[in-house]
Formats: sequence, C-alpha cells, structure tokens
Amino acid sequence: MSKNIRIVLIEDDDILRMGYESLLSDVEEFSVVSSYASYDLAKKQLEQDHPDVILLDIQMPGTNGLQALPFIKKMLPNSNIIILTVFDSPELVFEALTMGAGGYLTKNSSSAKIIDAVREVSTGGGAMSTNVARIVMHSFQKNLNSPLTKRETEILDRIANGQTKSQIANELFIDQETVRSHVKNIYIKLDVNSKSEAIKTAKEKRFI
Amino acid sequence: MSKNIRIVLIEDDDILRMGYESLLSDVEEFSVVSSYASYDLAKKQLEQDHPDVILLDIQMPGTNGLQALPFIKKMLPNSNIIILTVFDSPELVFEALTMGAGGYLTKNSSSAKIIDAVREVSTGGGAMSTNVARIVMHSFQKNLNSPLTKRETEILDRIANGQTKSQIANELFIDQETVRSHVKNIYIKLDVNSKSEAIKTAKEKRFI
DNA sequence: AAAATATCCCCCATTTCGGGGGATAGCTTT
DNA sequence: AAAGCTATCCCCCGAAATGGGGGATATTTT
Repeated sequence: MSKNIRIVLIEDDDILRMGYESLLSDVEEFSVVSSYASYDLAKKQLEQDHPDVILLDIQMPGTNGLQALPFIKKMLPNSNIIILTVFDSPELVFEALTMGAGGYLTKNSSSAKIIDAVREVSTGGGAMSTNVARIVMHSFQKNLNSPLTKRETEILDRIANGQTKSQIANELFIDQETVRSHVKNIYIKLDVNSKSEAIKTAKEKRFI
Repeated sequence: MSKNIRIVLIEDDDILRMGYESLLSDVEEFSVVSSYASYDLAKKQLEQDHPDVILLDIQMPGTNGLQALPFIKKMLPNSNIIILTVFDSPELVFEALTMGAGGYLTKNSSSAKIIDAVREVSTGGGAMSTNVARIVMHSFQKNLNSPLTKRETEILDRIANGQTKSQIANELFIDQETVRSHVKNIYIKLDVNSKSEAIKTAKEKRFI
C-alpha cells in the first residue's frame, strides 16, 4: 500500500553521496536502499537492490556512468536511471539519452529539482535540468531560413530516408524527371554534387 | 539598467489570459507589455511591443499558435516563444520545437514553473514541463535490443546518411565486398531487400 | 563443437546517378 | 511589362551503385 520508491546512488564523491542520501532519505515515500562509490562496486549487488530509480554519476573510477548505463539497463530493465553530473556537453547528454537514461541533471540542481526528478522518472517520465533542456531543444530547431523550397525540402528529406528518385516520383505523383530537376536545384543551392554531400550539408545547416 | 523582461501573452481564454497577466506582472523584473486574444489581433502590434518572451497558446480563433510561430520568428527573430497549451501530443511538441519554440509548457504547470520558464527562455534557454520532457526523452531512446551488430549498425547508419557502399568501404578501411556482406546480413535480419526499407524499418524500431 | 561475426571474392542484370542540354506554365516581385 | 522563381516535364550520355546468387576464411563468442 505504501508506494515506496527504492533508490540506489552511484557517486564517487563521498560528501555528495552522503548529501544525496540524506536529502532523499528525508522524503517519506523514498528509501535509499544502497549507495556505492562506483559502478564496479555496485554491479554485484544491484540486482538484489532492485531499485526503482538509480542516480548515476558519470565521472567515476573504473567503469564510468555512461559505459555502465547499457549494462544496468540490461540487468534491470525496469529501473529508471537519472544521470547526475557536472558535465552538460551535448555529446554526453545525447549519448545518455539514447542509451536510455530517464533523466539528466547537472549538479547545480536544487534539492527540490532532484526530488521532483526522482518522482517523475519513477513513473517512466523524463526529467532534465534547464541547461540540459536548452541543449535538447536546440537540437530540434530547424533553420527557418532554408534556401530550399517546400518541394525541395520534401524531396531531400525523402532522399535522406533512402528513397530513390523513382520511388519519390511515384509517391509524389510527379515524373522522375521532375524529381531530377529538383535535385539538380538542390545541389546548386547547397553547392554539392552528390546525395551524401547534400544530406550532410542539409543536416548540418538544419535544412532537414 | 533594470533587466526588465518584456512579455506578450497570446491566449484566447479571457480568464486564463488575465490570470497569467496578473501572475507575471507580480514578478518584479517582468513587465507584460501586451496581451491579445489571438495572433490575428496581435500581429499588427507585435513589432512595436518588441517582447523578449511571448507566451503563445496553440488553440486560438484564426491563425493558431503553431501556424503563427514561423511568422513571429521571422518578424521578431530575437524574441523567445513559449508554447502554453493543454495539448501534449508528440506531433505538436516536435512541430513546435522544430519551428523554433524555446519552451513548451502544458497548462497544468505551476505558477512557479511558468515564471521559471520565462526567465529561462529569455536568456535563450529551454523550458518544458515534465510530460513534455517525457515525450522528448523517449524520442531519443534507442532500442538496446537491436539484432544488428556494432559493425552492421555503423554501416546502416552511414547508409542512412546517404553514403554509398564504396564511400563506406573507404572510410572504414574495409573492402566494398565486406560492406556488401554486412548489408546482406542487415537485410536478412530486418527482413527487407532495399536500402529505403532498411532505413525505414531501422528507424521505426530505433536500431539507428 | 557450434554459432556468430567480420572480413574478402566472383558472377550477373537492372537501376540509379549525375552532368549536360533544354521547355512550359504559373505566380511573385520589381 | 519584364524579370525571377517555382514546379513541372523532356532528351542524351556514361559511370556507378544496387541487389541477388554463389562462395571462403579467421576470429570470437557461446
């Protein structure tokens, strides 16, 4: 009947680890079942801990947090992992998210934010600090000043999805020669002369 | 010298609009310079308002918020737009973010969250409510149980970026025939027999 | 020992690609 | 009214890529 959220901490800094433990233990529906100074120390016991939420540091002796992520996910598919780190580079954020992290908090996060995040991810949700949200949102933004027309963008998008010109022609109900014309114009506008260059340039400049 | 944040509200519900206006006006560094019941009513005056942040509803009479987004971005490239809506479908969220929204809040957000969000986006940051964060994070997660090996994933990824087999062979320092072998295996595993099908299937199942 | 993986080889017909040269109709901007 | 852009369609060409078939070998993993 008590909806207890079982938490495991993996954080090499003793002071921080104790701080988090104390912070989270004070929340009624939370129980910190274990805390470890590294993944290598944690891995043998993680399964018995069967935590709902794992707070995971990236920087650690031995296997680091990002390397540990897929192993933890495989061992405990139903646990939700929050990355808790000082780093907020786009590369690390995206890697963590694609690897299945349910949250990404930087260590300047307030106590309230951390507690909220644990609650949120324990129900399968997502949580991120504002600087991470900033990174993630920028990764979505398309360039609104694309030199490509709607039609050209549509066609380049399909090319980027592996479609051939004849497939595109069929699906858009236009002639293959029309597609070819558009592609020629795309190449001129992007100053490229092959499919892969066009895709690369367009993605870099966020035209598609 | 006062770092006043100029805010414009575009929200058709009178009660809500007044509520937000009152909420935000009470914050010292905020000033709500205008509020409108629709984009169509707002557009002639938006330029003079030169707001730092615009809170924008989606559902509105006339031009809706998502349709208005690119026009506002073009007219006021330096303004930051927060979508504030009851809807949180992935399609709407992604459309808003790709169109350049700096934030996406659902209307169940607390007053504190809304105020935080305005502060955050006014500095070019990102803000989203937890349910939106959930959607966004899920969109990043790769399938960790891909049938494809590392090498196969690497190759399919390059194919999805428009590279030909010979280009891939060169960059990976392997023979074109080796690439061909991998591709054959990829096709068998994904049960497809063409590039575009492979990309489509792999993207759907989040193998790449 | 068996299976999976990564590497390489040959044959073949078909399709696609990119470069070149156009045209036409419609719509917008100047 | 002229110029420009857009979307549509047409022809020529040779080179490259594709997908299907048949293998082999060495290393790792199970």
